[in-house]
Amino acid sequence: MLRSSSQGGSATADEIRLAALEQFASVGYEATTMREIAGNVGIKAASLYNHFGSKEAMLWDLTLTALNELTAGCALAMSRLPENASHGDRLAAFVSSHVDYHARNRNQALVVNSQLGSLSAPHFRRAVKLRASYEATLRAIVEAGVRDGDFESPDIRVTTYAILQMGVAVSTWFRPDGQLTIEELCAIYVQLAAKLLAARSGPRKRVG
Amino acid sequence: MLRSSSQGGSATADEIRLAALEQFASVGYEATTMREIAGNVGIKAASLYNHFGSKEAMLWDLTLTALNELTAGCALAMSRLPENASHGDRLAAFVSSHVDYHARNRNQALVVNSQLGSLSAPHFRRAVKLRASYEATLRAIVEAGVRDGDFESPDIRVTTYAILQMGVAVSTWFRPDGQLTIEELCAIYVQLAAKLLAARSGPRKRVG
DNA sequence: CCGCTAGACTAACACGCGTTAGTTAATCCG
DNA sequence: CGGATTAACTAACGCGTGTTAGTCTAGCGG
Repeated sequence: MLRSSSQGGSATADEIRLAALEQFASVGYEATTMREIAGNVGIKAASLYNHFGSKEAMLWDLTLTALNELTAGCALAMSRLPENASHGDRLAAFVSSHVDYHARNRNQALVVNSQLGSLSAPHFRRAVKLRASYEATLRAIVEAGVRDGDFESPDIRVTTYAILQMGVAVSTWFRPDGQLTIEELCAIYVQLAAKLLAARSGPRKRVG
Repeated sequence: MLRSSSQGGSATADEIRLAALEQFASVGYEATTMREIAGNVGIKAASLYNHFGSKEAMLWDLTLTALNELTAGCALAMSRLPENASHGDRLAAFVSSHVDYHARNRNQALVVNSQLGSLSAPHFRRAVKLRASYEATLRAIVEAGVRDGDFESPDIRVTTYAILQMGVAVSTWFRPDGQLTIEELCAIYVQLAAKLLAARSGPRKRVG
């Protein structure tokens, strides 16, 4: 029986995804064994192969889903903006969706941000491309704001990375039972990003 | 240069450190084999044990050295400040030394920031403690500045993490043969950190 | 000049890894 | 009802891992 490369959508497959994700996020892909994943699902290692073609296929499945959800969330946030939204509004929408994702999906974020190197070369390339296009979204917002004088930055590329990275870090320390709600967290990062890009004279009035 | 461990100080030991560091940083501790490290040094795997007691001992040696150098660099920068340095000066000194280290020692930084989990439990705890005390240095600077009204922040802890993390990210993308010199890079991050903490009214005049 | 040590070597061990093969029990569809 | 399919199982394979044991040799101190 040929094993298809498109993976299953059964309940067991989802349990496997969950178990693999937790293990990959907490100890890393290389340190995770198929027997551990299977054990946390309540089955034997060989049974995993009824749902995924290989260990790497699990990582790829999780990576792709995570990257797709991240960019989808971002696209949704941008699409909800009014036509005449300011650069500051666009920045706030992006940062809020970025931080929201990294707070709600900590394990997915951890995998995407530190296990990509364990993917096969073709999968790795695809993942890097997806991430680059996501990053380009923010960079475009920053560039437009700087061009119109609403933002000011000593270096656009570096500032873009800084904003992305401070949001990514949320996945390493945020705990949902801590002192901050996700809404508060997003609001804080929106303020931080706005300050990072603040122009001396404040944002220009729109002449729409 | 700090020699951190009870392990050897011979030239071969240093070659091993270098090879292990590169491999740990680029593919991760778990994915690195003793035979690879040995091969990159030009010896056989068994010979590594003339210099290090185990694979984990190598990781610990590298981790401890990196953390010690990072905090030593920070301490040196702070000690060079004049007695009456402003909060902004202290922040700039910290950020500059932080970014400088992460640009100059990218592999060490990568290991410290994503391979700690492969340490034995006692070593892991010591590493986390060291890193926490380093982070506390920055938090103290931020707290003092906020208390005196020189800084303004929606959340001190989050802002501290943000500053640390945007500097840490330098180790993932900076290339010394790129467009930015390390001095320029440090200057950019000093500006970014200052903007992140800028008070609406600007820093107060000192009444020394 | 000789013995000792440092540090390289070869050989091998025990173990755990991802994965495959083959089997069996339950479930679905005609 | 009955054949096909799904998904679990046991058993095992081949390989690579970190590590140890034991050996050999170059170089240094007495």
